[in-house]
Amino acid sequence: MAINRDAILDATLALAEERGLDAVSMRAVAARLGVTPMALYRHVGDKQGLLDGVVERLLDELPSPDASLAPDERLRELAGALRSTARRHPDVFVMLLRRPATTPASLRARERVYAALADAGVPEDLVPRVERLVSTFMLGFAASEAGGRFAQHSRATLDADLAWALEVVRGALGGGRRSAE
Amino acid sequence: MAINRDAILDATLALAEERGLDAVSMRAVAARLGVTPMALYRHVGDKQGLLDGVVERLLDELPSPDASLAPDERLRELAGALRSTARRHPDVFVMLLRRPATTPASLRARERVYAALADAGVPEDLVPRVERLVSTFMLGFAASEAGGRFAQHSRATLDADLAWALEVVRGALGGGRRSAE
DNA sequence: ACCTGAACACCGTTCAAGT
DNA sequence: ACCTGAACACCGTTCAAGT
Repeated sequence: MAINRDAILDATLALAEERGLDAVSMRAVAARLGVTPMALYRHVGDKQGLLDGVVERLLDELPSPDASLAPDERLRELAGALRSTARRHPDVFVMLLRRPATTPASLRARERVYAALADAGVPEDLVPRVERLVSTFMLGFAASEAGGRFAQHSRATLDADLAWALEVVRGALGGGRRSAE
Repeated sequence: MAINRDAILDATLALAEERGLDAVSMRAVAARLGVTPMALYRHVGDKQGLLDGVVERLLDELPSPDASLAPDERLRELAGALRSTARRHPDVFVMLLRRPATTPASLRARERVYAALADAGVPEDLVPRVERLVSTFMLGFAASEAGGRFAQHSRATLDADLAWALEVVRGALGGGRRSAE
């Protein structure tokens, strides 16, 4: 059987999407690939390594918004992508909150936010802090929505929540801009 | 052996604190109580029920800030309590994002935030929305900090992040107040 | 280099039985 | 009402062996 790390991560994501993260076992992933469980270990280390790889995949599937769009528009696109990723993989998604934001895919995603914030006029020395707070909020929001914490609220309510949050941030940043005029 | 739901949840939390959530199994909890695994089922339903009970416990251990304190102070106290709870139970904590915020303990915690926001002058019809956004941010922040997402940042940096976030919220809300003056 | 077979020490849960 | 014993269908992982 021809297997490699990429094929293993593909199979894992497909399995998680079809039957949930609880159904993801070394044995089930191996069976899906027509291989014995032990064949996976060479490629992903162990089960934790498999899950780390899957989380990294999720981050790498986030879009790279067109640089010609307005900064607000780019942030909204990233936020929307995060929400739909969370909905597709609710259990994998929360793992994002459980590992250092220093992996390659994590850095790539962060750079996009940095660029949008800088273009929006956030002073250079504040960009990392604002990124941490905005990303933390969005991860919490997307995880909550996909995880069912907001189950009793309509999609419209949550969309309005998010729009309000963007206004608050814009207000805080716009304030910084105005002070430079 | 005399066992009941409370004793089971106590044993589970102690086990999670000592050896991590991965060490929490029906069998391990039962062994700690000197009982067979099957004895637990009558009291907690199944493993999911056990975990639900533990999450509820965490929420119920949050403090009830003194109503005589300034609203800001009360929110800071709740935020601090959330952070230390997350640090003590990082894996249990993320489960908060995975279940509806409609359990009794969840409602009790929410009422405290409602009261603080109302006392801070947030218009009544905005209180639920602001609570959702503030709580979502705090859950995401505490989970990230405890889960290691901010591993490369110092405690001082994170404290400053949080203080900045509070300023942003105060700015947005203070704005609402000022417009009524 | 890469995959397999057999084995070890675990899981959650059901079901019938005991007291 | 509450706990037990035995059993079923699973886990992750190691290790020696095969090609």
